[in-house]
Amino acid sequence: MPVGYSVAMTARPTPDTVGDPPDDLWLNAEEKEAWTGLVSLVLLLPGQLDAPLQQHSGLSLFEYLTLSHISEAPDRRLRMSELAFLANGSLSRLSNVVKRFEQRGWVERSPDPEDGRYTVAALTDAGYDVVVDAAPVHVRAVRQLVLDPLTAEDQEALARIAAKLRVRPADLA
Amino acid sequence: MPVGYSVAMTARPTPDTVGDPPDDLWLNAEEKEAWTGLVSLVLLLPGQLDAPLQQHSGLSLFEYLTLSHISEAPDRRLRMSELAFLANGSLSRLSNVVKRFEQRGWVERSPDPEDGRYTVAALTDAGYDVVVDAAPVHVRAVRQLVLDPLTAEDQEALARIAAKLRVRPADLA
DNA sequence: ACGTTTAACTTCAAGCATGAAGTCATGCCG
DNA sequence: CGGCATGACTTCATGCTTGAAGTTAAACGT
Repeated sequence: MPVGYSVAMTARPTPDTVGDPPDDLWLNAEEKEAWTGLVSLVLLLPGQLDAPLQQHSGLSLFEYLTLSHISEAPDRRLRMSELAFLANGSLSRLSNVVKRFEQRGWVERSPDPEDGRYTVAALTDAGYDVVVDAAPVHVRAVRQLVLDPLTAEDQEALARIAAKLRVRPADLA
Repeated sequence: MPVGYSVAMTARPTPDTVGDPPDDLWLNAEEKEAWTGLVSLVLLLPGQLDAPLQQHSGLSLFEYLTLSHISEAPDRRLRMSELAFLANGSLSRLSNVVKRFEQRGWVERSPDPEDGRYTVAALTDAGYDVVVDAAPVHVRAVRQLVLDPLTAEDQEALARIAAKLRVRPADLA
């Protein structure tokens, strides 16, 4: 068994054949850089973004997004399925979160009068106060961690890249 | 109380004052686009990247990265702290993962002979087989979900942006 | 030598996410 | 009409992550 190297996305086991054929099984240097960068974003940022909210308001990022999106909706009410889409979560995840919010008196759920299959989540005044209190903390964190380190071109590129990669789940269940 | 709108990172409550002063409390259109894009990446991609690995090998992305990084290290051994850094996880998270791997016979832990404070994780042959089996599935997913939708310029920009945003935790605990 | 500090883990309890299965309201088709 | 299919949730068991507290080894200062 050869001395250990090379399972994954690094140089290939066989070091340097002449005239590299494009190889679908491994990533080249540029691809690897993009991938490792994305991985560290995806694995490290959530915690960084959660922390300030968690400390100040006891909210996770996803919980904050949930409250925030309801607060921005007309009449501060939103169907669960629309909310799940906006907050980038599954219906199951959202349902659990909203249940906890309801127990804290921040949100109330009721069947949609126009179609009983939908559930409408409505923000209470207490819930509104929570978002208003948390918003500045959140915005500050977003600026410090994300926006400030990037140039305008970076921000534009980020939006473009995210749009290309965004794969909305076919089923939100 | 005014009709509900505007808590968070959207247009400001007061619609259009003339000659916008730069406002630190809210995000403008470009900033918001970059931010919402990043959020959906960060919230949706992990699940998308986990799925193929989970289905084929019962591994999460983080678990795969763990095994993969050990397999690429000299002699297929790595200190826990280095591994945690490479895999973008906390030492606590890694410790739990490696414990499970050890129970499955994929990894063995031992104190570093050169400095007893370190723990060295070594990949077994069985563990090596697992990575070798999972790698093609993983690479295929990375290509389909991330690399293929992006141009070379996009990939370059992504690597640059990730480097700017990467905030390695000061303490990995 | 010896206590103190630092740092690398490890452990465990609490809380959250996931995904499969169940419930229920509508729409649809015969 | 009546049953079936669809889609929007809701629930719950399982497993994982988190963070605080504990353990141990080396370095450091006296």
